[in-house]
Amino acid sequence: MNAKKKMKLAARGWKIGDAGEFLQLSPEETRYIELKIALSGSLKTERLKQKVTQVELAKLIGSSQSRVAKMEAGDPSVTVDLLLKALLTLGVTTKQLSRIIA
Amino acid sequence: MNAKKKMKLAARGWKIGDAGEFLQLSPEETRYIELKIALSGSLKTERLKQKVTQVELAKLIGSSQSRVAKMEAGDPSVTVDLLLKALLTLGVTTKQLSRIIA
DNA sequence: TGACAATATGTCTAATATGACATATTCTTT
DNA sequence: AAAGAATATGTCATATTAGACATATTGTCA
Repeated sequence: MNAKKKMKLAARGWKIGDAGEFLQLSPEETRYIELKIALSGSLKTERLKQKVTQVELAKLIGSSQSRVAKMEAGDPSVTVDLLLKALLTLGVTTKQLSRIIA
Repeated sequence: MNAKKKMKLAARGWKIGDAGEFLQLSPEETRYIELKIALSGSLKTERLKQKVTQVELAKLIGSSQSRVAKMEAGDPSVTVDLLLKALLTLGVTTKQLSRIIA
């Protein structure tokens, strides 16, 4: 099983602590996935907080609804870069980002 | 001028504060580039701190010396994902990452 | 200075991420 | 329960990024 599939599983409600063990992730892989999940979770939280639909957010960042859905689902095909761009577009500050990651 | 070229310039010693104005970056673009530059700078700092060569780091992360050089140079072809993976491989903690970003 | 190590730059092509679209599923409201 | 809005999932072609290689440049030290 590769890192992507692991990410996919991890994103779907596995608790990372447990999953990391079960999926035999290396420490770096685990931290990287945790980080991505934290970012995608924050994206959804922030979007809902601002009462924006996925379609609207998609337009804001020049993307599509389906991709926004994937971002929030922690889909392996989504990069941290894209998550960051979306969060920044929603007005999240770097200070907030640092709290999300920590 | 696109965001990539801007990144390239910004990475080469332009002070972002000034460059952001001069290059007409949007606030999100500016923050995103700042973030990338912070990460690549930290990568170089951390690598040197650990007395590791680019060739050695490349081997550690399964990449090549030239790509490591580009990472540290803030080359636009380098993603945040890759920078994060390299930093995590060097043992940088998420807590440290959050300080880098803040 | 010369030789060698380290780093930088430019360019390939293979792998991966992207937006887009179609369609399925879930959520809300009546 | 039905209708419509919102979100999720699967797939594709195009664009972007990846490692790799060659080569140039810079740094170090005898």
